[in-house]
Amino acid sequence: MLTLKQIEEQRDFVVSRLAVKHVKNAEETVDRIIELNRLRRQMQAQNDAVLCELNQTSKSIGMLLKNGKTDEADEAKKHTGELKAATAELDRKMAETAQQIQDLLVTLPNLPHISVPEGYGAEDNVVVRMGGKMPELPEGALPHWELARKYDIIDFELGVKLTGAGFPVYKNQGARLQRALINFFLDRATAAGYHEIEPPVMVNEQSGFATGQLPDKEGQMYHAEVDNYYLVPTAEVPVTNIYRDVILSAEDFPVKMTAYTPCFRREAGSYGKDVRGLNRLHQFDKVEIVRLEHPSNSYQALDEMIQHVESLVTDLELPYRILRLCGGDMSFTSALTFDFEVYSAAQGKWLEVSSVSNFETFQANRMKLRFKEVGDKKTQLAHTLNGSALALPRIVAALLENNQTPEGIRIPAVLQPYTGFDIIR
RNA sequence: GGAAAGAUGGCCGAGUGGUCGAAGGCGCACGCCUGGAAAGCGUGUGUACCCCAAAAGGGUAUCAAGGGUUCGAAUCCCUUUCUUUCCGCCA
Repeated sequence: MLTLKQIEEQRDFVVSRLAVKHVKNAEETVDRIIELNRLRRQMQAQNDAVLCELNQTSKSIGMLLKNGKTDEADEAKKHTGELKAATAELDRKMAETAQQIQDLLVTLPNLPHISVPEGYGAEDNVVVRMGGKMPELPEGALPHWELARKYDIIDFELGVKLTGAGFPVYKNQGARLQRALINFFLDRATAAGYHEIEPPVMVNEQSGFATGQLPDKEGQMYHAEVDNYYLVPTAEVPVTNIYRDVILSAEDFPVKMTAYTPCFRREAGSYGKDVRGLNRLHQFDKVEIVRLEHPSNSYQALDEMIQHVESLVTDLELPYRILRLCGGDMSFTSALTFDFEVYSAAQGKWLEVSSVSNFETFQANRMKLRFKEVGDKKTQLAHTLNGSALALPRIVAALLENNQTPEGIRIPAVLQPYTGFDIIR
């Protein structure tokens, strides 16, 4: 959520940055917010004055009664009746105005960083760099969903029986590969200084709001309605929310956390060949890295996170590219996002395996995550960042396809200590 | 799921209708004292919003959350959430 302070103090800047994300009616919304907040301010000043008089009158009534001056007390009581009516009306209007402001505020996405390129969709993203070697596949190379069946390592149909489409069952060496990847990613993250967390995989409404999934992506999360809990779409939600309503000291930075969780996404509206096999699932495994940073250091931190993710795909020997997302393709909450894609040779396309973002104060404002400079009394909003390091399914898809040989599927050297085998056959 | 007791500042803890503008303690910060430190003494110590150009200063709210009673609520009433203990169930 953008702050009222920024909207008021940098109105033109806010409007022009929102245009990069192609926000509809941004200028009208911003101006309406500014006007409503001006009204709210006025009303509060009035109401505070009324309450002040009410408090003083009540106190004097106490004194009058103590001194037996009942008549004067009754007179004063009449006056408080008027004051109470006035404050009730102001309270009502203020609550209404505050709600209007809030309703408008949550429709505005984060401002894109100055380096975010213009654009409307995926085709306008900018390739920052590429790495790894493109594989040369043998004759008759198969897509991963056929390899999965051939080696009996992932069973999509069985998942349909147990749950539904998009809930695959990993079996045998496939199950072991999942566990290996999770451990490999967690070990690498902790080696890089991230503290390991195992969070709940269901969160309450407040947590969903704080990181920006609610109300914007209401329909994308599985909702356990009886208890009003949501299945996490990413570990980002519970892990970042650890610091909801927390005031840190500047010397607490950086806060670095990592977590493995299964992730649950309804993916309403997805269909077609993009959802084949592991390309898009309702449940998948992911290791996430999350950082809380001092605003002066958050872009340095973003670079470090990108380097971390890059080292993972490099060590997995996968061909990859890094994209700087354009305004139109960025998420609601992000100020700057880099996507990692690995090349899926048998499908002949790039698959997104990681998204690394700086949210600046957008999430922090929603969750009231603040800090103080040492020796300073003022609180400021912290910056939050997160990135996948990494999401498993598409990594697995690429590993299976790119490493297929007539003898079986070769496991990258770095994973072998984790899998306990060097080939899937 | 049933029963009971609870929820007060960073922490402990007092407070059953008006001097609560929340006692006292711990912690923390600063100062005094000291050769230095400890102890001791003194002062200060939450958050949010509003007024003020700013600072100083002032106002309002905040005792789990929301609503109610009252001129006045941490205190009384209602609802919700959570915690603890006992019972039940249980990986």
